[in-house]
Amino acid sequence: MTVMGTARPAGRPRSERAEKAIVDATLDLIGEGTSVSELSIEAVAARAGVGKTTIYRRWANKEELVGDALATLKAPLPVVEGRTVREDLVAYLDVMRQDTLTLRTRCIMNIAMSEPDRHPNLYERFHKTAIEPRRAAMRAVLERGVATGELRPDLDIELAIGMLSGTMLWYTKGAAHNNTPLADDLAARIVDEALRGFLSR
Amino acid sequence: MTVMGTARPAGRPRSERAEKAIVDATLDLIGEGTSVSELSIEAVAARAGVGKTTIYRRWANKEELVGDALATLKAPLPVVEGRTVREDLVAYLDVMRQDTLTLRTRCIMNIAMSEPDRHPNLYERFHKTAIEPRRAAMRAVLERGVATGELRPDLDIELAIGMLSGTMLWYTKGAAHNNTPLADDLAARIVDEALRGFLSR
DNA sequence: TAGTTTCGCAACGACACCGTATCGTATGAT
DNA sequence: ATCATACGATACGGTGTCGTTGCGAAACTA
Repeated sequence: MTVMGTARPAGRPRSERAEKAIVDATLDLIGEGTSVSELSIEAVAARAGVGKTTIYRRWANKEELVGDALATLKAPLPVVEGRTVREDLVAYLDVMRQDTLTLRTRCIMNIAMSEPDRHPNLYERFHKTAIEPRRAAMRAVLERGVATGELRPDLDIELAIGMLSGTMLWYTKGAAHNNTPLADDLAARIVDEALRGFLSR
Repeated sequence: MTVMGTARPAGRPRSERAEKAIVDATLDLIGEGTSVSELSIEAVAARAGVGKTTIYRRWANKEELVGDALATLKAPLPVVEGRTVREDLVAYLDVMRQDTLTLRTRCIMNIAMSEPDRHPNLYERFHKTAIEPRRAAMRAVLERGVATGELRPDLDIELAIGMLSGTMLWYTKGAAHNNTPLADDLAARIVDEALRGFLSR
């Protein structure tokens, strides 16, 4: 009998250090451009300074490891509620822009873009936790704009989401190619250009 | 001495059949989702019904093979010159949409999107032959629109290109995920939505 | 016919991973 | 002290791909 209801299993407990090292190594490798298909357990173990056994003991397969690793990258998803729709949209799009600057969130992009049907479970899981919330947030802002009359009542909201996100995605891809970072005011310029079509006037 | 100035080298000539089979097999495999990194010469040879030797004799490495294979996919790039800018833009965007329906051109998308910095030469080559012409065509249409007064004189043309292409790209990606084909009128809807911001009045 | 080159095929040694097993050691509870 | 488990390290047999080589047959020139 143990004191706590959660009975600690006998024997040496699993190392938190090792677990974190494994997850970090996984994210590092993916962030460096290794695709999920190419990612090898051996490489993760070597990078993490860990025996392969320690990895196999915790994760049944590669997908679960990557899935858990990505889950640790919780999207902060800023809750902006500015005065105007324009401000909010710029804020969200600018998060998208800044994400491309950090290594960790670039991991997400790599996976999200490259292997949709190869690892469907993985993609599904990632989509639910990363894509959908952001999409919902943007949808809410647009719907609020329609409600307040700031935006056209007949605005195709899903299309609007696609236009804003897609444009930033386009620039993100272009920036990844020719190493020029995205302009600071890019989000504002996209939104402004788009709003001339979205605004009710 | 031979009769012709182009001296045919002695010995058995290289098989056109084999060459075509190799290129086709390469495109097939890539089209089925095999990334360039994963693409193995062995698999290409097997698929093509050809010995590995025959491949190594013609191409020094994988990148050149893939590069030549992609080069055979010459983008038709329809030369539309409709009456209105809207018609032309819809036409170009609709080509983009239809491309996602065919296997072969989906090869291009896969490569273009997934491995920009892993195979820089390959990406560069593809970008020049496939992306830039289309971008230039769309730029020409937009500039013509500005010249005729159909579009705002202060229109940011590069941004406009990004908005139109990016939006279609966004839908393309979404469609690749949940197998729903893109709506027939998608191109028109994107252009119409965008033009409300682009049109001078 | 003789000479040359390519053909498809099979085999080679080398390397990278796979997933598992077996070490001796370390870390905890009882 | 004893027991149970996890640790890192190493090695195993198996598979897949690499790029190369040797082979006999085929294709074409001179």
